[in-house]
Amino acid sequence: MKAAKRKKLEAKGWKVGSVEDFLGLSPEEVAYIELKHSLSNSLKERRTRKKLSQVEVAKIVKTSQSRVAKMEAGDPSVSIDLLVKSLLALGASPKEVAKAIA
Amino acid sequence: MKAAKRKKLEAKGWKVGSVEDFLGLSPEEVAYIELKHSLSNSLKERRTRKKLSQVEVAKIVKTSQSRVAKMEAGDPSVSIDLLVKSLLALGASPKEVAKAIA
DNA sequence: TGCCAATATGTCAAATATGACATAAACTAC
DNA sequence: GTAGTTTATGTCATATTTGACATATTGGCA
Repeated sequence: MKAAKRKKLEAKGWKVGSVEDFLGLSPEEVAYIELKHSLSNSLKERRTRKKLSQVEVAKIVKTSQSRVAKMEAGDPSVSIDLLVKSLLALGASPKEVAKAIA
Repeated sequence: MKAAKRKKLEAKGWKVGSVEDFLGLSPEEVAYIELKHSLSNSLKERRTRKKLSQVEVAKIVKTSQSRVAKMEAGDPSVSIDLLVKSLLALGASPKEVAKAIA
């Protein structure tokens, strides 16, 4: 990887070394990423199923469209907390959140 | 509730009005609290099952004993993020995290 | 009782997440 | 094409979370 690209990715919050050497990720790092990815997908699925725009979801969740986009993209700047709160705000039950994770 | 007690609780991060009027909590607030409580319990159970002290868990999770205590107590200052990361660090799989939530 | 390990509580500076905003890019329909 | 809508990306001041520390409280046990 070229230094410039690495720098750009690191600026975005990714741990470049560990992503590049994917097989070298600790099991819990992998698990954390997977878990977050599952929640992101679940959120996007819920939104599209309801035929809502990101702007509409942002209103419901009391955040901004850009943050909704980042949530769905699994951006490293968004926490599991926010993903879970958003799912709940969209009407998901804890059981459904659990289902999304597993 | 006396003003002094209310103030103390609010200083700790609790929304006093909504806790006091428990039945008036929005469903998603209730769900969020339940979910967090489930994770707290799961964490404590894992720790005690392994016969670890909070200090030992703190080492594993790379945090402090006081934060572990707060996690187990479901303190409002701890995020779902930290609870999940801690569970994963203690060897839980995403599936097991999901089971804890549901 | 006193001693010791474990757990709980309070505080705070530093780290991280957040909403908001601007703006860019992608998509549709005309 | 281009006008309108949706989604993505970048940035930043503010808010929240964090680890660490001190200290208090609890729970045995000799």
